[in-house]
Amino acid sequence: MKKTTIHDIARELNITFSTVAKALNDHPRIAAATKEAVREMAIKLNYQQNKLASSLRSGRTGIVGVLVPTLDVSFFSSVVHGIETVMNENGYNILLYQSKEIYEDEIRGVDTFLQTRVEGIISSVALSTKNYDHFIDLKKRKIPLLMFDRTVDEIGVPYVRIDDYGGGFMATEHLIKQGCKRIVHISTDQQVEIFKERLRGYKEALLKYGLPIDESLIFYGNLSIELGKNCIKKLVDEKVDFDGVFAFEDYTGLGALKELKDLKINVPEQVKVIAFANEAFGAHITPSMSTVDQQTVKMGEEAARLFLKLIKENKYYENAPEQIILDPILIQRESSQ
Amino acid sequence: MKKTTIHDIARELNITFSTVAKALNDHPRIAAATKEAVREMAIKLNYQQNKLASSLRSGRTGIVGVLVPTLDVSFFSSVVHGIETVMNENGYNILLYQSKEIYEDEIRGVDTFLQTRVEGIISSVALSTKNYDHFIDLKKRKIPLLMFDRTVDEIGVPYVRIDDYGGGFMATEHLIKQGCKRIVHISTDQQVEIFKERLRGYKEALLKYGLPIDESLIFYGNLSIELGKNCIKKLVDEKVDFDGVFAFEDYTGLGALKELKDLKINVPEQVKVIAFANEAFGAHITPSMSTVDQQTVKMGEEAARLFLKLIKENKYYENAPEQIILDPILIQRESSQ
DNA sequence: ATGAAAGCGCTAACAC
DNA sequence: GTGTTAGCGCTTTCAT
Repeated sequence: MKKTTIHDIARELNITFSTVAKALNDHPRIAAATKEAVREMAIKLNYQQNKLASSLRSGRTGIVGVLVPTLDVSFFSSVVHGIETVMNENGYNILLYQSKEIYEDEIRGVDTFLQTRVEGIISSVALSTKNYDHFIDLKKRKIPLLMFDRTVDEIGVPYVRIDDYGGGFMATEHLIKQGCKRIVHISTDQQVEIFKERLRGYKEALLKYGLPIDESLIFYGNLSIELGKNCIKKLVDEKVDFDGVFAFEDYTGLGALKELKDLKINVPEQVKVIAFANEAFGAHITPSMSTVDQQTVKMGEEAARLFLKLIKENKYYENAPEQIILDPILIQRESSQ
Repeated sequence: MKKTTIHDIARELNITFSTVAKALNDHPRIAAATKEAVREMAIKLNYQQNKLASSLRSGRTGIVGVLVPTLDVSFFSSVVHGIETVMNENGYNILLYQSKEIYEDEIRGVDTFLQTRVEGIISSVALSTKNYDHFIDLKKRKIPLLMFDRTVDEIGVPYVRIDDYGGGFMATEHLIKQGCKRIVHISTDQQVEIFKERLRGYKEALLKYGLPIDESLIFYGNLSIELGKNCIKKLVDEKVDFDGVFAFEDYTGLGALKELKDLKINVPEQVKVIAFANEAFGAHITPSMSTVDQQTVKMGEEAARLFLKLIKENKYYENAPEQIILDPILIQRESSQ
């Protein structure tokens, strides 16, 4: 069963294939009756336009490559959800590639997109990537590239992320306003910009409210529930005085919360806790955990919208790269009130 | 800056483009030296093969369409993660489409895939879909279709899902073994096979252990936290006696848990609760919620592997549709112990 | 071992 | 309002 082409439709109707093509594309100079007949026959013959041929000829594929570390982290899948939704509304389709946080796979993804002739790429960079030539190369080839969340200034392309500094500041300020004087910050030793920014926000908030920056209250480890637990254990073991905890992300905050509960330290009465990310579980645990929301779906939607706006103007790289910084949202729950 | 083609490489090397094409495709009858020269020149000129042209000519795109209700639910994003991982390892790329649970969008997705000439489609059907002609049509066109999780027997294609009946049985049996005699089941009125199967498992378990099937203990509503709350409210309002709750999915189970807590009914002492899906929050709430794990990433990987196996044999629809039924895993937590 | 030539299914400029 | 024609950049068969 060969697939139906415009030639098949043309033969059935005794017209030429080029008339069929124009009719299907709603060309103005084709008679209404012809269009009608062509459309009917197209349906009758189960015609489906061959986008490969159309794209090859026209130079437009209507495909955008989305390159993310993994879909198995709700942050990324939510962003991709937002991207696909907006792109789809605007007639674009998404080719998906996961880098698995591996530099070489990221390069492979970019190459695949190039070969597929995507009209642009939306990406968040892998943690292991230190060299950005594959992204800079896209810019040289004039392929629109837009980054989100894990952005890299050196690449010099438009991007969308949240204000991690502001989020860190906001979280810390919230604890201070709730009366905390000795606030612990649990961070990470991974060299990722966004986590450093949260730390910077923490420090600035302390400064602004005249509280000392006490390095013995700042911890660095690997993102995990265990990290949160261990930090609390250590603080209590060493009889360090503290009345607030700002964890750099939710799982670490959860660990802190669990350990405090195990040690019968009341939250929020004795120690107030806030984290970062607004993962699904935070609203449902006891006590519910305060956090900072990253507007993940909106980040994807905004990324798609900015991308569409810029390619429509047809001068993607001609102006200084536009950047959207989304506001983090303070989510106040039981753990900090 | 026009893109480099095999003609450009041919011109530089004073050979014909057809030799270049063969060299790049590692054709056996091309001299090693020629291949080497062609490859060098390809790199020098930043050549990237145009897959549109290649696909148009060869009839192979190397693209598989993945059609899911949404990526904003961890179940689906995990499965897609598994699918992409295995497909990528085997040289295929993923075109992504979200149906948003809307029948019309599902049809649009299938049409898009058809036009893009995907080599097959992996899909989970939208809740609002009642007519499956768009899927059956794929079969008629001999486009490989593989379904996962929300499968429909009427379509008659290979699929991967978990044993929802077994999972429902397992969950109910667990409550019975924990001493429950009057077990509520909260289900849905949506006509989805997997949910009916969980209900069937519930009933069979009751039968096996000599417990009566009491229709006043079975509820039907729309998947939501509210559904769980309302059912508990109603049971208590009407003074119905019950000591166990098996919710058909985690959010409904969470609602039940919350309402029981609000009504000061102790879990698990007075009422034991188990749900289904193993969403991330279940392990971290208080009490932690027992549930049934669906092996989401594995489901995606198995779906991809089965798909690849079947298309390799080149007789996708010639045998009775192969089916893989994964085993559900009972996750015992505080809410049912 | 390389080249010549046809054609995948469409778009788009140009004729009539 | 419809038809003719020339490709888009490849794969693939056949010839040399």
